[in-house]
Amino acid sequence: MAKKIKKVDQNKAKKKKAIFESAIENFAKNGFHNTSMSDIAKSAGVADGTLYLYYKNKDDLMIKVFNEMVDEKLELIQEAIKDEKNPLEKLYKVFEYHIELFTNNPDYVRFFVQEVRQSPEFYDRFPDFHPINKYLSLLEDLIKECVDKGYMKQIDPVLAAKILYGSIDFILSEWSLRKDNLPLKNIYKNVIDIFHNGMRYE
Amino acid sequence: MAKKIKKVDQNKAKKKKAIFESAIENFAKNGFHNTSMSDIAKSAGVADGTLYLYYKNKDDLMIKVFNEMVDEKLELIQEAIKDEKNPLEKLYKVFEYHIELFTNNPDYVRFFVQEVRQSPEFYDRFPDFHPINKYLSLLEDLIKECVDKGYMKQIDPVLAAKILYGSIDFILSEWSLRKDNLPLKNIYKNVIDIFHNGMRYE
Amino acid sequence: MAKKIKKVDQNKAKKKKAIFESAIENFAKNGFHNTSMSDIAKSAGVADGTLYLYYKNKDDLMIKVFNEMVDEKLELIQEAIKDEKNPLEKLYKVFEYHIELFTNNPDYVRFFVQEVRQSPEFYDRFPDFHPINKYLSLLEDLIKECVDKGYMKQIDPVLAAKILYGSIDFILSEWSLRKDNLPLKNIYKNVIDIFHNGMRYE
Amino acid sequence: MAKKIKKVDQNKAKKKKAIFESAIENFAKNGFHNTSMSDIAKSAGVADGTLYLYYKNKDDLMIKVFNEMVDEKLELIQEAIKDEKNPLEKLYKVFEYHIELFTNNPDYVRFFVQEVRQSPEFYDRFPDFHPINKYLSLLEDLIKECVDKGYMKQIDPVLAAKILYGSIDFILSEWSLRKDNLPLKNIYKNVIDIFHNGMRYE
DNA sequence: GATGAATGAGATTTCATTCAT
DNA sequence: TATGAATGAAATCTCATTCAT
Repeated sequence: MAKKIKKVDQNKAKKKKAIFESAIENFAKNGFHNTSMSDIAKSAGVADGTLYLYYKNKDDLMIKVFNEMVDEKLELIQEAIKDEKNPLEKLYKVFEYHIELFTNNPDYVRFFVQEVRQSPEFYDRFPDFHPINKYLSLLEDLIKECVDKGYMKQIDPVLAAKILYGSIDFILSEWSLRKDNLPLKNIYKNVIDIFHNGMRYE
Repeated sequence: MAKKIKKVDQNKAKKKKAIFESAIENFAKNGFHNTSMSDIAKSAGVADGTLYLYYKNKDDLMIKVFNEMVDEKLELIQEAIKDEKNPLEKLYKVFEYHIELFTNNPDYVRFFVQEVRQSPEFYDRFPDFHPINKYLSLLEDLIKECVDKGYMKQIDPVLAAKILYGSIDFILSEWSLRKDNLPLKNIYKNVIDIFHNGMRYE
Repeated sequence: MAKKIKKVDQNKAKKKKAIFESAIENFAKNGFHNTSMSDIAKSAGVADGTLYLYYKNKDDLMIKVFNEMVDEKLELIQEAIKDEKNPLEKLYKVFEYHIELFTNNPDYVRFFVQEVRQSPEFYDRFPDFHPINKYLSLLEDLIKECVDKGYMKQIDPVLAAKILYGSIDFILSEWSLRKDNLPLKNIYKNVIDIFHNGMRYE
Repeated sequence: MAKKIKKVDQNKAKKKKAIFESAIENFAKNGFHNTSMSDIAKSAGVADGTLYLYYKNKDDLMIKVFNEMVDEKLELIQEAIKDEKNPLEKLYKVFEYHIELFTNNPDYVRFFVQEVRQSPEFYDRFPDFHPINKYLSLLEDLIKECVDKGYMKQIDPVLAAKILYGSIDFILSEWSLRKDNLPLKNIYKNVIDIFHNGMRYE
């Protein structure tokens, strides 16, 4: 009996996972508006109607998939930096890990950088949809710690976080969309150097 | 006779201009997918079918409008910096002007930051659509000059340009979408300071 | 063993009853087309599939429920008039009871007056669905008796029954749909007076 | 030039008329919910999308068609009775004409009697949709005049109008749906007799 | 060239019904 | 028997594009 229930639940979980991944893949490849629910269903190997058993509608599907993906990645990042004590090293590790994660999942990059910037109307309709905010908060906290502990000079953590995020995000985006041949894996060192030591000639 | 032809041509030019501006305005306000050809035609005061006399289809209209808009803004920027000799000052003026332009045209920001990031599939279909590239080239050239003339240390201009662009772009995007209350007008000084002097405690 | 079977049968009967009542309630409140099988199943506390163990399909469920409801009400009416000997009084009591029943179950009125009028195509498909006929027959019989026994002049009972039914039905419908503030409870006296004594000035 | 414009307008008018009549026919035959926009489009010989050039949506189509039909018929009725001075005769002529009109257009009867009784939710959404009210008003006014001028005894015109309307409506409905073989054309005399002189034995 | 009515493919979503468990 | 996840047909509606005038 217990076995039976388990099987059904396994099936449900498998199906949800399939939908989740098909959604990411399709949104990533073609964008939200050029991806139809039918496309996702077909990729996931389920009927169109099945999508609506798991998600209320297309918006809901997109938001849930997005949020879940971000949460998943953030957890990995936080796990990866939890043993590092030095806040500066922590900050740099975040980048290193961020880049590494996306390098290994190019679809995620595309999805992330394309769909995260939705229309104002979208933000108006879904005020809770601010997945980047969590990431920005993480950066802000680390920067604040760096400043407080004397690793950085007095700078506005909110602004600095945006600068850091914007840089990495754009680099990843270009890498993904234009198939840049930048050696992405080692790029974070250059980024860090520019931010930390500035560009000025000494 | 010659006069008549001229008048007709003037009319044509006027009509094309009207379509162009209506398209920008509508795309900017509502995004590509939430703007119908009918919307644009109505704004421009022409019939739906008329759009197709000047542009092959909706994609074509969008790309041409986008590219032309970028060219126009870039020209303004280049005009604004042409008297400055110091490449570093030039670079910073680019930012100042960039921010100023978008501050005065918030709709443009949205259009630019939302629509510029198309799907890979879109780039495959329209390989000529790289409006940002021109801007990045400008930055790269200036950075290279800075390096060459000893204003900056040896850094990769391509990477540095992306970092600068990504930072500003994201800040503008956040400002526009989330109605940030950052004092945008003076922000460029902080950005420049971070990049130029680094974040490290001295 | 016998006991066990009985219990199962009791369960079955209970379940069928639950479905029946949930169906009425839902159809009455929201109409046939705005009630889904799922709605009914949920109200009845059974699974969607269970409905199909007791009814062939949605149409079948509706027709059976409708017919049974009418039969139930008719039985109540017949019970209420069975001690009355005077056919005229009997006729008037039918009305009184009819109005009273619906006044106490406004949802039923809506169901009755809305759904009872089906499309010709529906009647073609389900020739057995003539719930009103039974009611009309009752009226016709009473009118005939009135005529035969000299309580009424020579009129066509079929026509007269339709006139009486149509009047009451429309008044109830208006009362229900437009939330008329007609004092429904006492209205039947006026109706009877008009029919019995006519409208002419004497 | 004038001819040209006329032709286009003629075409539009013809198309609108075709949609109007197809809508009535389909609604009449199958009811609102069992008629799809595609059905109507097909009957009218136009594309699905064309319906939306003339009507905002399915509800709008139904309401506009209904109201227009009622207005048209009411105008005919008012034209037909305008020379009659005696209010009682006027009232009876209304019935005569009402029956005659619908006898000649059985589809109209079905549409009228089926769709007029919509769900309460429908009335809530479209408070302006009370096509019957106009007809009821006409009856009320005539009855009031009859009472005032001594042709009828003191009765409530609102109630009396509903009784008269409900009777005729139901008779027509039965005639239409069940293909009654009642001699519809002369029936109004019997109806009038019952109402005017009552049913009682004298 | 200019028009705008007409088209019809395609998108989202619902829901009666089935069937493996 | 009972379940309820899954199905997929069908409905409404939008809109880029065409073409007769």
